Amino acid sequence: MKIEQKLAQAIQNGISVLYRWQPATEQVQLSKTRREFEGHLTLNVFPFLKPTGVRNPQELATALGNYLVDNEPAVEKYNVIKGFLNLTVASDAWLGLLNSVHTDPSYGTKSPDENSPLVMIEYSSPNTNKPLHLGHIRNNLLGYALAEIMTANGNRVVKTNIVNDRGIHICKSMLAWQKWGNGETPQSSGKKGDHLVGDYYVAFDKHYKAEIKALMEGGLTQEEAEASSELMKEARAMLRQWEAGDAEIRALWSMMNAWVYEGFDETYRKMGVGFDKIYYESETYIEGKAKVEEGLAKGICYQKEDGSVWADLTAEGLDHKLLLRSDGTSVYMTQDIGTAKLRYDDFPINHMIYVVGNEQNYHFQVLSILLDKLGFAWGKDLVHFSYGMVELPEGKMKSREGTVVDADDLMDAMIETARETSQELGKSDDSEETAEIARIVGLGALKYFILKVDPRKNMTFNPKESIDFNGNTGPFIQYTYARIRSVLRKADEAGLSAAILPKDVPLNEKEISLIQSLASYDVIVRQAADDYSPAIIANYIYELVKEYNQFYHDFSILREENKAVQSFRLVLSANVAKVIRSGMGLLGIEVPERM
RNA sequence: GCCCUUGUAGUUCAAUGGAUAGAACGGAAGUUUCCUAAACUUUAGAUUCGGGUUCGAUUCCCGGCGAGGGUACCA
Repeated sequence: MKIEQKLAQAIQNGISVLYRWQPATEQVQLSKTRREFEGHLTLNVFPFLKPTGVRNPQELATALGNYLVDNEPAVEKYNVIKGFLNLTVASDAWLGLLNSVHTDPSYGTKSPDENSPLVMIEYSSPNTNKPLHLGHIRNNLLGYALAEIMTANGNRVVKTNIVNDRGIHICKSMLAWQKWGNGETPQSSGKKGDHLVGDYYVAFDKHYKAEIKALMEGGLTQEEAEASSELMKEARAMLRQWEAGDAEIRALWSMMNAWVYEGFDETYRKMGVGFDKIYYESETYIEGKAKVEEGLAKGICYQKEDGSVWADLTAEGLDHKLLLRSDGTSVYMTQDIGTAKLRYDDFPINHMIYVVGNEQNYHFQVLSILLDKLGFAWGKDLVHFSYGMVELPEGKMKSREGTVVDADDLMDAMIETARETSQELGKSDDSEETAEIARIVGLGALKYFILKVDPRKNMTFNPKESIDFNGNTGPFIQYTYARIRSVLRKADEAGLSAAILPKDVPLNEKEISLIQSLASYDVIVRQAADDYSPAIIANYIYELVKEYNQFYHDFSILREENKAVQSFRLVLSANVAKVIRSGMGLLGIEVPERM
């Protein structure tokens, strides 16, 4: 049993014996004692004052402290400051705690089995008309980390992606390529497929803007100009041809999308994310239409005179929501309903999590209600993992204004910076290992930078100030890991074991504090899942590492003469490394053996 | 207009209603005959404003101000 639990029980008993009233488990607030006070665990006794009728918190804390010292062997001594009871826990209790961490190779994580709940996580969800950018990076990293965290908590996870591969925006790229492409391909130009297609999307916009400007100079209002744009008319015509299944247009569509997918795959591979099942909107939107028709028949939706189909959500405090346009074509919501149906057919889903930006909060509120009405068991409880936007110092990224931060460029730049940093420190050579370390460290810096922030909050990224490699960063953590591994290698060479934990070792406060931190990893992993927050793990690992670095600086391991202390420190270090590796793994961040 | 989110050092981020609001970067000053100095130590510096609830509020409630997002035929 963990020390906290044991103490909490003893505290409950103590209060009950002393005051004939027993607090509930959740009323026992035990926390790590702050650095400036003596002790390891602190109990806040304020909540007990009213129920016990004791006026003076110090009096209650002192009485309870005495009781614990007399009745709970793990409590060595105590002190009271204001309403806080600081408890000092005996060394052998700490050693026992470290041993329970040490003897569990997969400490902190649970393995799912065939009876575990099935959780589907949708993330990434790109459009096929442009390459992935910084916003997608946050989405991908959060989605992947969340999948790892859910798995570590004993869920069966299916990672999924819905690719928006059809629609007017795709037609814009296709039209531009047809008009101005001269048959350019990724092979002929050497461009990555998604970037090539993205360039034509930008080209469309450029020509379109020029056309509008010319029309407005000719005396039209902006609205009139947009309505009479030939380019836009052609794009719309292309979309109709696509929907009608025109062979030539479909072939062009397939070809260009294939280029994009090849590019995406490369980006995903570099980022280290992946999917178990990919859905395409071109395959799901038809299902959505069918489902809406079904809803129409059941009276869940209604049709207006112009033929458009709506859902009345005023009873839920929302508005009326469009589900099919007057021309019968589907909208975003329709497609998401269709995708939900296919997924439900494919998997026995218990929980569905959508990793989508917070600008779509309203959409998912509506989707949840609609899916529920349409009879999806998990519709009501679907989770919209709503994360904040990544903003640049000058505001939101706008792809049309060229202020996007490209995902491939950013990853490459990070890896390059890692290589340069390593060179400046005189650590790099031309070996493959050096290149691999640069990759791990560069991506680690990027991933940690994004994941350490509370996902719900908007965050700022300044491309001019490159991401740090010192301080609260991925490389800081990776470096500590590499240093521990180096010590363990040397210990191994010297014939020292990091496997056996000795008994009766005197412990210093830094060591106790480290054990205490290690022991809370399993709680952190659970909390990260409950709160849907990889940031909780990131911040935990950082604190652990900071503490370890202080220990490493203040005490010797290999040079320690007391053999029992030396073995203990090796075991402690090995377990810190184990937890770093595990925690970083949950964030999708690799750790190097040396750097 | 209406709805949602948000406001913490110069900057980027922390803080289950609990002790003197923590870090990092940047600023100032230090630590290497010693297991990897991508480290460690010291130092200056912050809760948008006004009320309320509470023994106790960055946290919960009300109001003002600021920022972002959404708002029925874009996704």
